Amino acid sequence: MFTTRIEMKPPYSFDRLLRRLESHPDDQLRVDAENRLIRRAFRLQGKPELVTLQFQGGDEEPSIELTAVGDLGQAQQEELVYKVKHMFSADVDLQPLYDHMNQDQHLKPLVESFRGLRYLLDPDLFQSMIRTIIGQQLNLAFAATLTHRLLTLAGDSITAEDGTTFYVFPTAEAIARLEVAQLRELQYSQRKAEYIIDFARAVVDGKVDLDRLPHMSDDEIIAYLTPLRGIGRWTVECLLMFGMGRPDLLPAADIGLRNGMMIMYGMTEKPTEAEIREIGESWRPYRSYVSLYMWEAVGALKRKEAGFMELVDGLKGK
DNA sequence: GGCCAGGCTAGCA
DNA sequence: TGCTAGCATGGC
Repeated sequence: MFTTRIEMKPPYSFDRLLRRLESHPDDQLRVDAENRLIRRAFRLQGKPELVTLQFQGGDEEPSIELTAVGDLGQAQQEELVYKVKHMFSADVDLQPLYDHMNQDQHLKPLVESFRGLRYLLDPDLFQSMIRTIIGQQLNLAFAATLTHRLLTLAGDSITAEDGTTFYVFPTAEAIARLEVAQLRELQYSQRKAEYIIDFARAVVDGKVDLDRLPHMSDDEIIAYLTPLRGIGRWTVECLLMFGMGRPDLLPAADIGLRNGMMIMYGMTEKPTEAEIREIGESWRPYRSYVSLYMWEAVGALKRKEAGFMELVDGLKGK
């Protein structure tokens, strides 16, 4: 057993994270809201390990108590701490973002509604890319279904004492070994199946080296990956945001972002890509986080969240 | 039943 | 360079 505590920069809202998970289901997580717990399997030095994360201290003094059931070696412990910090954006300082947003009448309500909301990142880049490709053009619920099926087909699993089975995301090697027909059976489209398997094979062959990405700029990464079939600008932007936590991306082609801007800017129809880029200029250098809060506006509206509904009605009047 | 989902490619002008 | 049909299925 291995236990440690991870201090997080305040504010961090566990409740906001849970609400976001309602509309963005993550099959690899098991949430116990009452006890402020998340359980998840991590692949550490290649081996699946079961981990419990307990959120403590409230929004303004947040920390995570992390417990791994198995006996972890030194390298596994370090990898786990790194991954959890990265995944929960533990070191991100939201205050400069909020100072910026509070000066903008369209953005200020988002700070009031969603204070403490952070990105929940993918723990590794390969997983992030595959999940993003799956998410292209599909509603989030169906994308989650397809991801679940891929996990059970090719992922490794570990079973907890209470009988719950946890899946870790398939390795590139495991997906590279699949045939298109196997994914077609899971209701993947022909093209999506090809994109995913081709990408995994490129990683295994070394044609794509994901370890290089942390040393590259956003634009360099976009130029490096978009030549691959099935990987367009939006997909790399999502990788940069949800896989790497890069702070200033604006996925202007994103339908959710367009919907969010329509709400917060009181528009009667969806903004065009050009309009998004123009408005997005005023969000620099925090465009990734403002985008996250725009997406959450869409989520809160769908959930008919009390408080937010009235706020949106107020925006329409302006 | 029709339209839209946190897009992308191929094919055509 | 710019535009569009087609993709697979679910949810409203």
